[in-house]
Amino acid sequence: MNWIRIWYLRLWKIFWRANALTIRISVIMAENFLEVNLMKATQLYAPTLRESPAEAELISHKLMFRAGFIRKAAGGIYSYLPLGWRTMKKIMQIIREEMDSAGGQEIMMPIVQPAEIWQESGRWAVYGPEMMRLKDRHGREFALGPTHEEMITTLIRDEVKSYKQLPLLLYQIQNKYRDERRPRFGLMRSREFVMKDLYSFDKDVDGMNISYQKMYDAYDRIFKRCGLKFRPVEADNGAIGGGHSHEFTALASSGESSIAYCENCDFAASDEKAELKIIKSAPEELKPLEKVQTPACHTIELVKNFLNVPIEKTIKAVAFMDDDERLILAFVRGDHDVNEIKVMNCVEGANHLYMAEEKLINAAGSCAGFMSPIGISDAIIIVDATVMEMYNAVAGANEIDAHFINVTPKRDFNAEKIIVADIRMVQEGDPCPKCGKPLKMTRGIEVGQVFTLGKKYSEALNAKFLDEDGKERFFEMGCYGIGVGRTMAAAIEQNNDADGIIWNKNIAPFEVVVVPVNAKDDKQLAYAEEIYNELAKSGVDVLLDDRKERAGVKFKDCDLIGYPLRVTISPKTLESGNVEVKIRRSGEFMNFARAEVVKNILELLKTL
RNA sequence: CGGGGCAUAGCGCAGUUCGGUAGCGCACCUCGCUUGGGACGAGGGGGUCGCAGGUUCAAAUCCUGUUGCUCCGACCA
Repeated sequence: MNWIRIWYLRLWKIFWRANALTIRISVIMAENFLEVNLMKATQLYAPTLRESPAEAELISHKLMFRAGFIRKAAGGIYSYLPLGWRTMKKIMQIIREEMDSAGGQEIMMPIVQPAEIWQESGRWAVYGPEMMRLKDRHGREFALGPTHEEMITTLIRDEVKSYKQLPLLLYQIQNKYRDERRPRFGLMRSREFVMKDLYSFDKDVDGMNISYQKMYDAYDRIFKRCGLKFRPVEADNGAIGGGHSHEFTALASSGESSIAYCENCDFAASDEKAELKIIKSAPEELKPLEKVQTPACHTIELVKNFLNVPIEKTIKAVAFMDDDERLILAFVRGDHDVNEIKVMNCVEGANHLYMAEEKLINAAGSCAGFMSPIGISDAIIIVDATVMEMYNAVAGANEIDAHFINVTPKRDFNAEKIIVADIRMVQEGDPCPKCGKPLKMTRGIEVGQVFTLGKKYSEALNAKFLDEDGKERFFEMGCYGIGVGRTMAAAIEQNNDADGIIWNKNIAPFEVVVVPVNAKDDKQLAYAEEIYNELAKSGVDVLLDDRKERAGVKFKDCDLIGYPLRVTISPKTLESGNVEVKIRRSGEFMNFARAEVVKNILELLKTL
C-alpha cells in the first residue's frame, strides 16, 4: 500500500505548487478547466433576498444580508458566504501587500491562549467578562484571544536577544473574540471578528516612532486603496500612556464615534480629544461687578432670558466629584459644553468623575444652579481658557436666586485658586486649532488604530534584549490593528444607494459581471461566454451570470451585489455588434465596439 | 447592568384580546406561458408555534419558569 501513499503525496505536491503560481498563470489554467470554473453565477452560492431580517438596523448590515454576503449564527457571530468572503480576502490582500512593503512579516498565532500569559501580564484579572474564557478537560484555563500582545511578546522574548535583530515587525490576520455586552450593527460590533494586528519591536523610542510612522503611512495607503473616505484621528491612548495614537476613522453618519475635522487642513480629532483654541471676545469697557436677583433662574437658558443677554455672555458651571468626594467645579461659556475627560486630566489623582452630590456643593458654600468661582473656596475650580477672555459676563453668585453681572474673569476670579485650562467640548464651527478655519463635526467608524505601547508589555512579561553596550533593555513596542469586517461594512456605509451596494473595484467581490439577458438563448450565452473568457484572460475578476432568470431579476441582483461594471448581452447588442456596459456608481450606459470591449473595460476599471 | 419590545416555514408578517388542532406575501419544487429592471396561471413541498412545566376534554392562544434576539441608556475603549 505504500506506493499508493507516495503517489498520493506526489499529486498533492503538484497541486500545491500549481496553487502557488501567479494569478496570470492560474487564469491561463482556468481557461482549460472552464467548465468547472466557479465564476459562473449558476455555480456561485449567493443567496439574495428581497427583504432583510427585522433585526438588521444598519444599511451595511441589511445590504450584506440581502446580497448574500453574510449570515448570522448567533448574536455578533457571522458566517461569510462566498461573495462576502471574496471581498474580505481582497481587503486582506491589500493589507498584506502594504504590511509586507512596510517591512512586516506575516505569522499566525493561536486563538486559544493559555491563562498563564495573561496572568503574567496582569490582564487575566483586569480584562473582565469581555474575554471569553474556557477550560480544557484537565481544568486548565484558557481564553479566546481578544488581542495578542501577551501571545506575541512571550513568543519572541526567549528568541530575540540582540538589538541586531531589531526592528521586528510581525503581523497576523486572525479571528478575535470579545464578548461584547451589546453586539450590534452586524459586522460593525460583533463578538467574533477578523482583525489584522501588527506588533513592532524596537530597541529604542526613536525606532518605535519610525515603526509607528511606517504603519501610519501604510494605513493611509490601505484605506485609500479600499476606496474609503477616512481621517486619521488623534486619539487618546489613556492608561497605556506615553506615546501617540491615531484612530483611522471612516466618515459615516452611522458611526459610533464623533469626530471633529477640518476641510481646509488635515486636522481631525475625536470630540473628546480635540484641543481647542481660545476664543477671544471683543474687549469692552469694564463695568463694576454687581449682584442681581434672578428668581428661579437655575439654568443658563432661564438666566439668559431673564436678564436678556446673549448666551455667549454667560458662564455655565458643572459640578463633579471624584472618588475621594472632592468637589470639582468646571466653568465654561454658556453656549459650550464641558468635556469631562479634559476636566479629569486637570485634576491630579482623579480616575473617575461623577455628578456632584448637592450636599457637597452646599458644604462648599454654594448652591446648585447658581455656582460661581467668585467667593468659593472649598473646591477645585477649573475655568475654561475661553472664559478668561470674557468681559462683563453673567455668572452665579453662590446663593439662591442670584447672579453676578459684569463679571470679568481676569479681574474678578482669584487667579491663585483656579486652574485655567482647555476643558470644553468641541462644537461644529469652532476654529480649527491648526489653521483657524471653522471645524466640521461628523460621525465615524473606527476601522483601524495605531498606537505605541512603549515598554508596557515588555516589562510586564520581562521581554529583554542586549543593546550595543551589552546592557539589558526592554523592547519598545507598538501595536496596530485593522478590523477587516468593519472595513467592509464601512465601505458599504459610504457607498450604497436605494438599489444596493456600490463597490470600489479593489474590494468588489467581482470587478465585472457579464449578463446575457436571456441565458436560454444559446447565441447570447455563447457570446457572453466569449467576452467573459476574454476578460478573464486579461486578468479581470469577472463573473458570468448564466442563470436562466428573467433579465429583471438578474439586473436587480447585479445592483444589489454592486459589481462596479455590468456587461449586458441582448438581442439588441447582438444585432448592433456593440456591447453595452453599465457603470454601477453613475448608472451610466456605454456602448463599445466588440473588438474594443476588453480594452475599454480595462480603461474604465482604472477609474472606479 | 437598568428599562422597553419581540420570539409562529429560509425571509417578512397575521393569528394570541375571546382556547377548538396554523395562515398570508416573498423564496423553493413541477407544468405551462413569459424574457431589458424582482412577470403570470395551475399544482405542490416545508412549521415539535423559542424551550420546560402547569391548567384544560382541548393550548400558538391562559398561568409559572427559563432561554435567545433586539432597541434605548449606562459601562468599556
